[in-house]
Amino acid sequence: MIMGNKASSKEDPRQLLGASGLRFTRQRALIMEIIRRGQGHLDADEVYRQARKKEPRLSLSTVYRSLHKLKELGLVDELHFDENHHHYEVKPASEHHHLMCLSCGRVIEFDYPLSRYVKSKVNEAKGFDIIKAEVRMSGYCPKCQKERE
Amino acid sequence: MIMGNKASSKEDPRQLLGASGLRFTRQRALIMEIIRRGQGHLDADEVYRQARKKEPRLSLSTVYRSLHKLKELGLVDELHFDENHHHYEVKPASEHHHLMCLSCGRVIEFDYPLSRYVKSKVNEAKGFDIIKAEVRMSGYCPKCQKERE
DNA sequence: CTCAGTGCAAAAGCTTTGCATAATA
DNA sequence: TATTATGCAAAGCTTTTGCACTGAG
Repeated sequence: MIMGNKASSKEDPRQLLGASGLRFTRQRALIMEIIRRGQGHLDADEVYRQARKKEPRLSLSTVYRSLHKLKELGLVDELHFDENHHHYEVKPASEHHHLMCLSCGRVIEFDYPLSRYVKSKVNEAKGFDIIKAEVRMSGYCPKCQKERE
Repeated sequence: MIMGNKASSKEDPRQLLGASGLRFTRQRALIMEIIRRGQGHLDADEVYRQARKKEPRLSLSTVYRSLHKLKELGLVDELHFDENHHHYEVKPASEHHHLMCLSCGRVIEFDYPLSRYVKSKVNEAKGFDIIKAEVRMSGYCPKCQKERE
């Protein structure tokens, strides 16, 4: 059953974990799958709650430990929103960012090589080797703007 | 002594607070002054520790409550770095962002109307009314790049 | 005088850690 | 079998809250 999904080899948790020298456990496979499905907007507790549906004995500390390992290996990104906890997503191939509507909460993700842009346009950033860029923008989406009038 | 600094009226905590309908207390004046001096890179506990030098009976809860009020009023911004707590700065007049060196820790601030840029360049953001943009980039500054070779 | 603001202590989140047990490689 | 990972429970940190008191307006 664990192997019974349709994931391609590239997305197969077992291979991702194995290639990184980590052991493949039910828990980790499950956690990674949930993060991938979560589209990048789950926090540790949400991952935990979803995972427990399939793996009721899973502990929250395992979630945190897995998250750390996966982050360390660069498979998962940790995002910092306006809150006191983190959100997680599988690392996107290209640089991508978030724009959240303050009214309906919808999150728009957009790809854009902002760091390259900043490096070329911003004097203070000249010569910097930017290896990480986290952008969080918020405002009102077109739909909610209308409703607010 | 409280009024004895050289701050212009524009920077006078009393006026900023009063204009916002908040009461002027020693504690708040002190907290705002510390945040302003902190150049935007202090967390609540650092504000607390610095403030207690002048106001030993100040409580941490007062720091948090003040921070919330000031944030609510738009006088202070809350920044989200890679950690489990927040950093604060007095709200900058123009849109500005941060670029941190992962080696020496130096933080470069740069002004740039990124939200305007994103709105014009990014399809998904079209029509969005962006009212807040928080950018955190990190990498290696020119100096540290050399040292790493 | 009134009510917003404060200090203190206790509680509430989120995250980390120690240790014995279980499971992968 | 040798480690690594897990579960549980306890602790740690940051932040929030209740309540009686203080002080600004």
